[in-house]
Amino acid sequence: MTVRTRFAPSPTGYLHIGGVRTALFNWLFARQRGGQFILRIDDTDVARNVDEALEPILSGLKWLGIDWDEGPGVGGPHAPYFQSQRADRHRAAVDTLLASGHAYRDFATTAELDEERKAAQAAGKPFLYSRAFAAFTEADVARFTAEGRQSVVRLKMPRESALVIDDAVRGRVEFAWEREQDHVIQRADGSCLYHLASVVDDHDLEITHVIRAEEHLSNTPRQAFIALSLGYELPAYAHLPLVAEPGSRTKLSKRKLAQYLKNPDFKQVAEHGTRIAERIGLTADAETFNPVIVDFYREVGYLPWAIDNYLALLGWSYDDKTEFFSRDELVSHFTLERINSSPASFDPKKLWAVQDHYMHGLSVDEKLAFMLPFLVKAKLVADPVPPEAAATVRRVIEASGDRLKVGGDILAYADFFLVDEPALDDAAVKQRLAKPGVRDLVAKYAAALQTVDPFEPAPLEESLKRVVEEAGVKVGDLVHAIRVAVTGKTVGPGLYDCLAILGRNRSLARIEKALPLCG
RNA sequence: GGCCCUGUCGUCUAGGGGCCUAGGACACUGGCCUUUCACGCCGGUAACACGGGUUCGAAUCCCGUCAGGGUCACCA
Repeated sequence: MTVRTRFAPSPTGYLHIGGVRTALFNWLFARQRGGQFILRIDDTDVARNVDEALEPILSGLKWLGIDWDEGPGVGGPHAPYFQSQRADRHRAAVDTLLASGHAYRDFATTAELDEERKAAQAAGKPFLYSRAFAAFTEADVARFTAEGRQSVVRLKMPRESALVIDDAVRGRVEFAWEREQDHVIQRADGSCLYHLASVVDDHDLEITHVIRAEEHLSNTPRQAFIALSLGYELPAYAHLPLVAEPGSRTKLSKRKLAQYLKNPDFKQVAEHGTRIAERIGLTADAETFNPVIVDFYREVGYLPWAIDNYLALLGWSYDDKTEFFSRDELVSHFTLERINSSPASFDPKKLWAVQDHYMHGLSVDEKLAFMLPFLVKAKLVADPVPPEAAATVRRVIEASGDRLKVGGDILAYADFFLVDEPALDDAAVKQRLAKPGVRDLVAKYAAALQTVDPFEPAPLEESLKRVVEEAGVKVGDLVHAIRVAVTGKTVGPGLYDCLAILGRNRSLARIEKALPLCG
């Protein structure tokens, strides 16, 4: 049997980090088993702007390398892959259920239902609909209709015995049927509800394994009932542990951003990203740009595989040591059996560390290709990129080493090479330049710089050390001052690299300009 | 509240009766390296929720308690 899994997002306008984890696990399992991964859009009820709301989801998945065998953009033998376009299949299923007595038309009003619910609550009993307004015969229908009532279709759930499922993650789970409500599957206007649609679509698309988040575990009985009543074979279920808030076990949600920002790690990652976004002219609205949403990472310059690798470890592990996997390794190692069953909280710092690891592995040329677009977006280099600019950036990347953690970091490390007059950080000036004796020292090194040849790191270091020695001060005293004079900041690549990249003339010009600020 | 799920360092996890004085990673932290920052290297702090069983032996099995979470829509 060919394994077929699916990810069925609804077009909400953004791709949630928890959703990606679910998509990834479905994808990994399908790939591992040589099966198919299907993308279906559950757009029931979201009528407007589907295209617009879908785009971030599709592009996000593509960016992460989660490719689908059937679905939007690629089509497939079971088209359409939009739930809203399969409404006739859903209605047909409802009719079948009605005909077989597994569902009934219900004419109760909301008020009447509420009353029953309240009564049950008052009596301290779990609510179970009395079916007082259920129409089981044509006569019932005629009578209720005559009263001016409208009907919905409800499931006629069993009221004895139990459903047992063998969940791939949780093992045996049992649900007493009598605890299940007679859920509505079709509205008065004839449109169908999610659970019905989902079960019918999964069957039509020949989905063999339903891998989804734990929040759906309690929905399983009603879905199983629909499937069984329709004569379908039940898919295998795997309910993944929830992706929880940082440092908590509560489900991660986009809505509670303000709260997450109180977490120092989360805040740090969010602010770092926002800084980059601002420089590339992105409107960093927290609603659409934050560490819970995948686009955040793409814009800031994370590597897609770093996200995948990190997310794979959220609820799954291979052994007691291995943390980094190539794409092929992950695919071949992935099994449902090794999925954990307890919630896993999202740790942006750990993601950061994984990102650091993969960035580390990139060659200078790969980094250059990856980072140049950020400089273009920030208008620090022209488009198309002039060869000299690319050469400069290449040297900056080389000199920056492991300091560049995400693509957008190039902005902070390359800007002072690319602008004519870098802004001088006030605090840096105060700390490193405005001290007594600095001016004299800096002037001496400037003089030495006139004759350093070649103007490369090693000779530059030699001459600086000579100046320092003659003056009888510490190396740091001069280095820090020159760094601020030349770059405007206290942090950056090695100073001698900075000077060499800048060249003699620009270095001297900047030092001269900074001289009046020295103490 | 009913039903269901879950409980190992702050976090992700390994472990599934003796290999556990509980291992790895992130974070934190001490030190080294060093012109800043980062990297790297060496070290440290830190966990089996609790209580009963079963057993020669329990983090591992059973029961209970407690705690956390999910879900209970004419949302998906």
